Amino acid sequence: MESAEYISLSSDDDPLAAFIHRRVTAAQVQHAMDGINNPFFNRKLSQQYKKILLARRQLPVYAQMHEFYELFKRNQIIVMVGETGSGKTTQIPQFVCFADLPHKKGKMVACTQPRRVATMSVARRVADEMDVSLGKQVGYSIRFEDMTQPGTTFLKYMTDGMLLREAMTDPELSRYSTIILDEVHERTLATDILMGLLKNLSRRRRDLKIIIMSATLDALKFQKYFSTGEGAQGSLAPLLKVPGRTHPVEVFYTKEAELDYVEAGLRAVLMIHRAEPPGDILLFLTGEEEIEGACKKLKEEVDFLLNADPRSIGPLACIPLYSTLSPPQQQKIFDPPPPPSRGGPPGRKVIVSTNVAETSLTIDGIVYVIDPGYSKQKVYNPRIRVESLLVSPISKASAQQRAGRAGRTRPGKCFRLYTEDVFMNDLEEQTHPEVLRSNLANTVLELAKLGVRDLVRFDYVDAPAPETIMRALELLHYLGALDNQSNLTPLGKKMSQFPLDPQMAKTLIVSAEFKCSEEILTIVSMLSVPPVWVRPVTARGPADAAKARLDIPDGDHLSLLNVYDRFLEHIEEKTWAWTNFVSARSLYQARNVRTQLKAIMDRLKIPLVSTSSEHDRNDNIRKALISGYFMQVAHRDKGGGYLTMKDNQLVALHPSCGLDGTPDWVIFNEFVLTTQPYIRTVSAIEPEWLFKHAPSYFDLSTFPNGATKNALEIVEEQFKIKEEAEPKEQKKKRNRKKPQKKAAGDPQKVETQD
DNA sequence: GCGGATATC
Repeated sequence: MESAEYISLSSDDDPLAAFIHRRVTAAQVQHAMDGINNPFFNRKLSQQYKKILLARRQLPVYAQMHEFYELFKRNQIIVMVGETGSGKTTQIPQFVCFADLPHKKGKMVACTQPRRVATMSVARRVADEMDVSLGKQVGYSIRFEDMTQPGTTFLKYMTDGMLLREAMTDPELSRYSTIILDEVHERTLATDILMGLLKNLSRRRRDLKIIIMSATLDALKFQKYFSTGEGAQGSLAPLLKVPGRTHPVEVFYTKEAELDYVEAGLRAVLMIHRAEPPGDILLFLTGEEEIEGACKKLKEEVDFLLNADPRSIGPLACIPLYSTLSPPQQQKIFDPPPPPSRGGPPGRKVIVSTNVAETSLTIDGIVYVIDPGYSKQKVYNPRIRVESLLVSPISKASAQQRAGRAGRTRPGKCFRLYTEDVFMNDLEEQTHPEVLRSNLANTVLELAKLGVRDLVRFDYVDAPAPETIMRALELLHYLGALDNQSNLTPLGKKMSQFPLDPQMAKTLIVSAEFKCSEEILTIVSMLSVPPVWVRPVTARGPADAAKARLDIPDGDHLSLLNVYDRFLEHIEEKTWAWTNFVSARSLYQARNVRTQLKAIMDRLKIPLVSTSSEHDRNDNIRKALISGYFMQVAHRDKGGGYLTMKDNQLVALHPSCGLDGTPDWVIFNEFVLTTQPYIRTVSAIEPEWLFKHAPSYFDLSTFPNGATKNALEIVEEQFKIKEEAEPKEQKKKRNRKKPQKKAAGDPQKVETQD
């Protein structure tokens, strides 16, 4: 690239001079690609470009360039299906650039991806293919990293969440001439919401073209969703279908159902290792603990067999893979398989992985896939307002995706540990979209900011349960983000600026009034990153001891603040995080988030304040938390457990909780349902604070009768007496000083059915 | 006794 010489082009030399906006032909484009000069950039094309172009020509999507341009010319919205290896993600956006000529029109072409890593790597690849440097004509935009140059970048890869955020400031998405949504079959929350917005926007912006790209064959659903006219057959959005290019994978089923899928998976690994030709194995399990346990068992089994007879079996490297592993640990999946023991059978590598290996990470060299048919999936129960992770059967689409992992480099085999009958008749076609499995409080706030008036009747691809939306609206009303007409309040507008859950956003916004915005900013940042506490299977004792040293007795929120501050104190010491069993990666990430949130606070003129007394500080923090998390309070039950407010659900403190003893009243960040109902990240509170800082929620006439209500009634009585005793003058003064405080802490009520 | 995966101005 360095040796490429600059040339001066007169308009006659512009390879795209004869191109008519959105009227180009495949022949014209082919010709421009084959030229001497870069069609988009005043420079000669490099040798590397030509070499890559030869490879690009082999991609299945290339053979359909003509068909693509015909469809693109005639339609505003196109649905495209292309399996792995079709080249759609890298080629289609380039095709669009030749038609849209965004560099001449002052527009951009956007292509969204569900994941950051994929966004970066595909942008890099396409920059190479177009013979430009990344971040110039071709760039990407992900959180914390904007690799674009305004005025120069005309092809932008971005995460779906990023485009959704952009839509909040520019609902017309006016910078874009074409928007391509990729990997739509994954049905992430952001993709689903974007589909709704774009469908709507397509009616207002007739010049905006939209391409929906999906890997699986559920295209008809999207064709129907984006159909023009009123549901007549002829009005379906047109479909472009591109074949994939992978190697064949032979699929095997069990004859009978397996009782223990972990055990069956391990047997399958050993069976392959003994009987099948060389090639790596990928075994899908559901979680960290299961995976570590399986790896341990597998090693023991192989060691046992090798001890008995070293010639009976080759060495087997067992590598665990899940997202919370550090990058160097994840790198191990790319190590070569172990060499054969002296004169014995060849060695083999087996990767035991969660779903990361199904979508996010591709591992070359896998020849055998073992699919027990399960994964952990998020489930939301709006009735009890709990998101939980449940081991559930995967969908057919998922099973096919898993099988495909065996055929990336050569023909492979997939062993499904369930019967063909189960596959055909029991498995769902597609995994349920995230929008049906999530708490939508955040999404509803975003939609309100986007100007969607009727959230229940929003045109979802799949509409969530009305109760889920009601729960979200209820929370937002209580928080004061929405008024009685479900309009965004000024507070709600501020909240929507933060990339945070509504409770957290509210806490952060009001924290300045509690003189602890410095601290809440840190706590909120820590709650926005993966867990900081590291607890390796081999060092649980030392890890727990280290955590105990960092814990603050009053609550886990304060402990998070403490860890962050101690980390910054020792940031020069490279081993501090390691010796204290905390994740440096999470802490750096928290620092990043903190910087970003601080910038938003500055913009909203929310001051960063603190107080010098540690006692006051710890109280202030927990009072501020109540103004956001008043619905997440629990009271200690006679049996030793806790009962949640209003719902009266029996929960236990999560084992990771660092509270000193079992305080009567606690506030918690999350309710999780794993082996039993737990509350996690818990702090002790004084019950009078509830009446003081969330008075409208703690209107006891709305509480169901029971032990919790009785306990609250006693507290309320004492609170009233105390309030009465406070001199009237002083009270007035306080109210006058902070008039906004009441508005923030005393939200609107909403009609709900409990 | 203890976390699937992903994302965010």
